[in-house]
Amino acid sequence: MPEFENVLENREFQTLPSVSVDCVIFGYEGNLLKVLVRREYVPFEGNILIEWKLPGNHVRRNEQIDATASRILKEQTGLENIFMKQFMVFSDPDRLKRRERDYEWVKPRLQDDRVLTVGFYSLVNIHDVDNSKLLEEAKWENAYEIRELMFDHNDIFNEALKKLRYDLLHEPLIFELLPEKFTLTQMQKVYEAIFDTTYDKRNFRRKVNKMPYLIQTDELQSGVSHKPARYYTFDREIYENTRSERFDFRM
Amino acid sequence: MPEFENVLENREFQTLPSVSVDCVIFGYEGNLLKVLVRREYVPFEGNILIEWKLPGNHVRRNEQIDATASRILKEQTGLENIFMKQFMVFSDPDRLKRRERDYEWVKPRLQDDRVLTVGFYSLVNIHDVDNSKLLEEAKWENAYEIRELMFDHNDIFNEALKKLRYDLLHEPLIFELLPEKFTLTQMQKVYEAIFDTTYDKRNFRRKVNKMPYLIQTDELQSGVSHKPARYYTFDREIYENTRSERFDFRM
DNA sequence: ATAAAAATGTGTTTTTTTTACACTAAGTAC
DNA sequence: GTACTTAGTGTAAAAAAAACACATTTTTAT
Repeated sequence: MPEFENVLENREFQTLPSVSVDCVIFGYEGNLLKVLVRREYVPFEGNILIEWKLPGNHVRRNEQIDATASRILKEQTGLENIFMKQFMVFSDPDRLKRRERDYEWVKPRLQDDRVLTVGFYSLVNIHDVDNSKLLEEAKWENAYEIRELMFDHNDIFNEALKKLRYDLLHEPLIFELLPEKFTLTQMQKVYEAIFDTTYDKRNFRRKVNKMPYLIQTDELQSGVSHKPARYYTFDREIYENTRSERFDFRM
Repeated sequence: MPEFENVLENREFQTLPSVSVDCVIFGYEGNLLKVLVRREYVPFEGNILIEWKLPGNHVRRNEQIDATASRILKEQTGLENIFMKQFMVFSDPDRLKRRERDYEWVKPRLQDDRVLTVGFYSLVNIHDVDNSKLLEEAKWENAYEIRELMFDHNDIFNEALKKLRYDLLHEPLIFELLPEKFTLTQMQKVYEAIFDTTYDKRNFRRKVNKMPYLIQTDELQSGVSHKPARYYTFDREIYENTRSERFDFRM
């Protein structure tokens, strides 16, 4: 039962009293958008209730907030150096108000001195996850069929998704979920998963071909039992230099 | 010289060590979009430098983040119950990196233990502002002719403007800057100010008339020395009920 | 060798949306 | 009653988005 750990005496592991981080870890696998949730065992009236929540933790003293988020991601998935982004800050008093009747029994624990939560989202290609490193208590859940989570974690997820979609229209985040070399069909599938829709292949290609930083390579797929697709890459340098031209890729 | 205040001993006024709020307060007046900036007196090598920045402050212990933003707005303008929205979170270490050469002399003060800034924007009809309550150090600046601000505050402003424009296309924020009853021309002027452009009157009207929650009243302007315009109102209830139909009023 | 299967890659037509454009109406001031 | 000022309205042209189908290239099975 992590999350109930006592504050360690080693100063290194002391937490900032007031700040915690919750992570919405988006995963992509099999053309589906997923989110990582984890089991929580909650003692209540002599029983142990099983609840689900977003992974989160306290910020440790002398730890950068981003480092907390990275630490959580690594604990949950084993992954490092993954794109993560702060998307919102929540005051806990507010959040408790929203659902306090449901969770009166946890209130005392939450209210002690924790007053702030920073929400992060991250983008993970589930193929990169070594499943043996995935925590026993963690589970990938289909992003559009999420069970009810503790507290206001469903709201937090929805905010994260909104922000992810916004950012995707303004920054080249899509490439965080694609391998170094990718086909346009792979790219399309990722967009479709995140926006929960489908696109016409020809119209999609017409649109993304306007991105000057999307580079066609000479390489073709191999080992596939059909016509091999061409590989493309993302050229970050071109992106940085054409930034001012302001592509808003409304999908 | 506020902002240099020592932490008061009264617990109520203690600040959270690590969190501050910066506010981009958009104002609308005379068909122009403005932003509130404030003077800052910075001691440097025995002199006092005058710099300009966005209003901001620390989050106090036991204060919700939104309350901090509201407090800043009230301090600066005297206004309460104004729409405010969180639009961004940033880590200070990151921000310092961006401009540390410019501000090496402030670094020690900033670096102590402040690690997080939350950006809010708000929308204020300047006619509602009692100018006597506006702080001496505050100034409405034309949004498209902003002077250079301290640190990365120009970047923050640009992010706020981008988010404001985006939100305006997805939510009925426009009505925050309009009186209870308004004419379509008034409405058009607000859009024009925020998007820094002009629209054709007929095309504009065709577009906004698609909003089912924009209600024509029987009332006409009076006391104007020309053909009186019709008043319209915003029906929030209709908006809530037709929300699912997803109007994206791209202007 | 040939046929079947599977996904790639490409252009045109239709529909929808956006833009451009100009005059009459209603009131006030003189 | 004439001049001034802003309100209010429709249509045509251009641009953008959406809908749509088939030939190509590779592997696999026979």
